[in-house]
Formats: sequence, C-alpha cells, structure tokens
Amino acid sequence: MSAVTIRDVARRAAVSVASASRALNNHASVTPATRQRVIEAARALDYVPHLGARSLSRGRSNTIGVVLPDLFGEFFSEIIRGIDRAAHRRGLQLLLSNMHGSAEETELAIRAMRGRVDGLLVMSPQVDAEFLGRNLPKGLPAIVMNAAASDGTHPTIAIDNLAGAREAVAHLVAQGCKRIAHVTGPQGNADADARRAGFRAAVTELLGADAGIEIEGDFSEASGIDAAWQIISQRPHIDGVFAANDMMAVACMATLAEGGMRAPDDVAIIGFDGVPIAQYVTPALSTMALNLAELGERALEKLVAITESEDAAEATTEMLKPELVIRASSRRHA
Amino acid sequence: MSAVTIRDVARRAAVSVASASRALNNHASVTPATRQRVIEAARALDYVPHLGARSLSRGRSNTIGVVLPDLFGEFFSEIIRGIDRAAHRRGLQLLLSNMHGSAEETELAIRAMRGRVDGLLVMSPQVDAEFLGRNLPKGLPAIVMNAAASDGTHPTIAIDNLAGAREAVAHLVAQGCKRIAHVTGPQGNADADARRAGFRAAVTELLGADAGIEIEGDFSEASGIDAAWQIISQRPHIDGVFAANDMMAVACMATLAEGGMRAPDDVAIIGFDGVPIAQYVTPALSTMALNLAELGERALEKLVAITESEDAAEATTEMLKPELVIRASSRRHA
DNA sequence: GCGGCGCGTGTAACCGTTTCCACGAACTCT
DNA sequence: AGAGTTCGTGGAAACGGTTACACGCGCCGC
Repeated sequence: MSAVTIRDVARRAAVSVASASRALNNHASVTPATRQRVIEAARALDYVPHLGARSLSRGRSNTIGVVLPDLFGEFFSEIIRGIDRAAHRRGLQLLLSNMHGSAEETELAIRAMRGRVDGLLVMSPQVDAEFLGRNLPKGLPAIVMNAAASDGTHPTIAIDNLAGAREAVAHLVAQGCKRIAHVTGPQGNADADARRAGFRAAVTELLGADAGIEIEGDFSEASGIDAAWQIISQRPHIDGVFAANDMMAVACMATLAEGGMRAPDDVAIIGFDGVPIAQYVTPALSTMALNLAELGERALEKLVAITESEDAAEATTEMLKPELVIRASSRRHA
Repeated sequence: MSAVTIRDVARRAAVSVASASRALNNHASVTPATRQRVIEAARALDYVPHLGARSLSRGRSNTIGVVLPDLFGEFFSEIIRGIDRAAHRRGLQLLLSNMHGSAEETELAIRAMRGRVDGLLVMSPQVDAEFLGRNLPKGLPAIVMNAAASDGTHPTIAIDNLAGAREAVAHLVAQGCKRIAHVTGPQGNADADARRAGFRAAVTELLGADAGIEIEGDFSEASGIDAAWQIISQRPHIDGVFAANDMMAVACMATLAEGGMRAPDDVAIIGFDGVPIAQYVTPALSTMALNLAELGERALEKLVAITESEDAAEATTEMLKPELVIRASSRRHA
C-alpha cells in the first residue's frame, strides 16, 4: 500500500507535522536546516501529498469541473483543448463530466462536482439557464457556455450565431446570389435556431423576404443529402446555399454535384463551424469558422476571474464571433 | 455561500450526524421515520454532499485519472469518449490531465493525481514504462496505454502498430505498387517507431529492401505537405504512399494532387488511425482504422478489474488490432 | 537587567464525511 | 421475571492535510 503520510515524514525528520507541512509548502519562517531535513525525509520516503485531504482543509481544490453534452468529434475536443490550455497555464486540473443528453443526468453530473471543484464550466445547448440556477450548488461559481439564453444569473460565453449567419448570407449576396437556401439545424437546438434567425433577417434585409427558403435539417450528413435533392428540385433555381453546419454542407455539396449543380458556379455554398475537413473536400468549403479552443480558453479565464474577485460576479455575456473563411465553394470567378 | 453541511441537516432533523449520514446513504438500520425526517431536512436545505470529504473518509474517490500526451484532434477525443462511456457505466468520474509533452510534466501530472483518484490511465508514447514505475505513487493501480514497451510491472493495452503497418504495405503491394514511400511520425514516438519498423519489414519481405523510402514527418498536416513535395521529386516515381497517420495522409494527398500526382491512379495512398474525416476527403482515404473508443473502454474496464481484485494485478499486455479499410485512395481500377 | 518583540516550533482545532463502538430500550426466550 | 439479543442511535475517532494560536527562546533597546 501507499499510505506514506505527512506524519511519517514529520516523524522521520523529527519535527511536528505542522513544521513538515510548512517546510514542504515553502511557507514563511522555517529554518533552512529544518526545511532541508524535511525535504530529505520526504524524498527518502517518496512522499506524495494527498491532494484530496489538502483541498478539504484548504477549502479549495485547484480543480474546475467541465460538464459537456457529448464527447464526440472535434467540436468538443477543441473546446476541451482550449480549456486545458488555460487551465494548465494556471495550474488547474480538470474534472470532466458528460451529461449524456438528459437533464436528469446533467443535474447528477453537476451535483457530483460539489466539494471537488472550485468552479464549473457548463455547456448545455438543450438545457436552459434557469435549470442551472436551480441545480447549481450555491456558492459554486459557474460559467454557462453557449446556453439558449442567459437568465441573468450566470455569466455566459456564447457563439455569436446570429452575426455569423448574417455574415454568411451577406457573403453569398456579395458573390451575386439572388435566391438562397438555408439548410437548418434541428429545431430546439439553440445554435440552430439562432443561425436560422440570422439567415431570415439577412435575407429579408438584403434581398427581400421571398428570396430565401428554409430546408429542415438536423446537422447530420444524411439530412444534408436530403436537402440537396430538395434544392435541385426548386424553381426558380437556387444559386446559393447556407448550411447550418459543415457536415451538412459537405454532404449537400457532394450530392448537388451528383445532381448536376456544381459549386461554385451553379451554386455557391457556405457552411458553419470551420471543421478541419472543410478544407479538404473538393471544392474546398467556405465556412464561418469557430475558434472553439478560444471559446474554451476564454470560458476558463472568465471563470477564474469570477472565482478570484467575488465582486465581479455580474452575469455578463461574452460573444465569440465566427470568422468568414472564403474558399473555392463560394468564390465566383466572375 | 454554500456551506450547508451534513451537520446542518442533522440539526434540522434533530438527529446526530451519524444518523443523518446513515439515512442519506441508505445504510442499514435507520427507522423509516428517521430517514424520512433526514431526507426532508436535506431537501429543504438543498443539501449537496461534499464529495471531497466523502472520499477522504471512505478512502475511495470513485474517480479515475486520465493522463494523455495531448488533447488535440479526434484521436484523443475518441479515446476519451471510450473511457467516458465505460466510466459512466460504472458511475466513475474522470480527472483529466495533459502532460504537455515533457517527462517532467508527466511526473507532475501523475503526482497531482494522488489522493484524488482510485486508479490511473496513462498514455505515453514518449515515456517508457520504467519511468512510470518510478513515478507512480505506490499503491495506485495504473494501466499503461500504448507505451513503448511493458517492463512487466504494469498492465498494458496497446495498438498493434507493427501488424497494422505490415497490413497496410501488403495492401499497397496487392494493388500493384512497386515503389512505396512511408511518411513517418516523429522519431522517439512509440507508435511512429513501430509503424516504421512494420513498414521496413513488410517492404523488405515483399518487394526487397530498396523498394521503400522513408520521408520524415511528425504527424502534422504541415509535414504531410512537405512530404508530398519530396515524393513528387523522387525518381523513379513513387506509386504508393503509406503515411503514419491520417492527418499527414490527407494533407499529402491533397498536395500530391496539386503537383499532378492523383490518387489512386498515379499513386495509391493509405493512412493510419481511421479518423472520421478520412472518409469525406476526395478521394476517400484508405486507412488502418483504429477503434480508439474501444481502446479507451477496454483500458478502463481493465483498470476497474485490477482495482477490484487485488490479486489479478499481473502485468498482462493486451493488443488492439487495426482494421484495414479500403477506400478510393488506394483502390486501383485495373 | 528587565520588558517586549520577533522568530521558529509545537499543540490542537478544523475541513465534511463515514464508521467503529458503546449504550440504552425494546424485544425474545427460557 | 431475568438474561440475552436485536436494533436504532449518538459520541467520537478516524481520513490527511493546513493553520490559528500559544509558547519558549534569544535579542534588542531602554
């Protein structure tokens, strides 16, 4: 067994546990000689401090909890990477939890964090902020990432889907598109809804309300294919497609080509998310790129900020703006 | 503030903390009446147990630590997903840590787990098992994933890179390739080295030693591009490429096409890893697919097994075999 | 030469749980 | 009816650290 405690170290160094603790944490006021003895004893016994005990007594764990809806694909790995980068910089550990879809699980996951973490990063496209307010152990600072809407009780950091969608449409219009289809994400998904709203607003403003049509999708490859066939059958012809994510855009573009509509000349196509694969399809896919690592990084920084200064806990909302990346799929030669 | 402890609950229910604890953990022998009172008190106060304290007292945290070399891309997100799936099934939490490359950091990461986790999953392509044996707090069960080699002190689960590489080469040869390039991973990385060794062995065996050339890469997109230009300039012409991972394969393939070498007719290409993006590039990329989620899942199961039965701690080695997935990039029409 | 101060150290309380053990009351069994 | 068992409960000791406080000591300044 392990079980070499600070008490063992203290005994071997012939000091009290208090002094041992002080020496190891290079606290003020321990004689160099004492410190030396303690450190040697610790090394000799191969002492590793028990961090659970430490955080109990210090009242702080140097760990932050991360609750994500799913752990699938690059979307989440990028976010985690960003969080980790910032956490590592500050010497924090990450306790990861996956609410497997259901709200019940989310509640469980959040409660399971109590007493293990100093703060929480929660991402919940399908759970509203009110729910969190009800379930967060009081006194646990939390940042809500990309929630449906802030209810003003928790700081939030989100993707500016609305602005992104508008920019995507504006780009298509600038390329000369007159009749634009939007392949939507699933209804009820916060990101999808915001992108749809942005699409509507931009089309109405730039081309007039009847220049845009919406085709229901659900972010999946399959729904991108379905959408393509619907687009092909539209009259008058569609000359621009804005898909709510890259996955659908890629599948849609491939299927449109099969049906004789080639990007970018017959139809200009743009996606959303900026997944790496977008640049390897032919033609390379234009997209509204999200810097998800940055999202994670900023979320963690914000969390640290509110844990450190009690006062700055107002529920501000920060927005991460997608960046327009123009590639071949929407670049008109004319 | 938070700070509603079990003591508060006990006071409100007019029982001792001992009884409160028993009631909440539905332990044996508490009167239904008492239990009821305690539970009501807990709900009224919105009590959430402090898991840090619990694990200190129970000597068990229901958490397992995961130490990974990097958190980049789908490779790791898949592993984490597998680990999470198994952990979730068993009601375990995940403490994630990233050794940012250096051995020093690895040591730190591992020590930082002491007293917070019941077991460790360590993946360390650049660190050998001996290192782990030295740094693991004693008594902490651990599984080594994909290490350079087992020193027999810790159970291991690894990818069968050697067999995978041989199969990839054999496939290229079967497609008629006579002169094959291997874009390698970084030297010193265990996976990369094993794949290189497999390449050499297979080429020598099937075509003769001088039919293969090696081009240094480092698993990155950029190095895939560099490799492509080198391949283009090779004389006699290369007609088969085995890249040590999919990322390089994809980038390499795209660049080769720019340089006039098209897959699969001019050059057959196969990657390694089986990342999802491989099937969406054009032409779709053949690959030696790894079921990384399964790797993670099995690693966790194995860890649980050894934590539960002290005796079964012999250092067995399990291998995960890559699966050949043939797609357009290496399928010769002839 | 004596009071006060600063410094290093030790004692003990504490963090929030769980759990061992003792204790009384209410049973059952002769 | 008295002795032996349950059975529910409470007190208190863990778990492994940190830290407030007290204490003894040598030093300084008057």
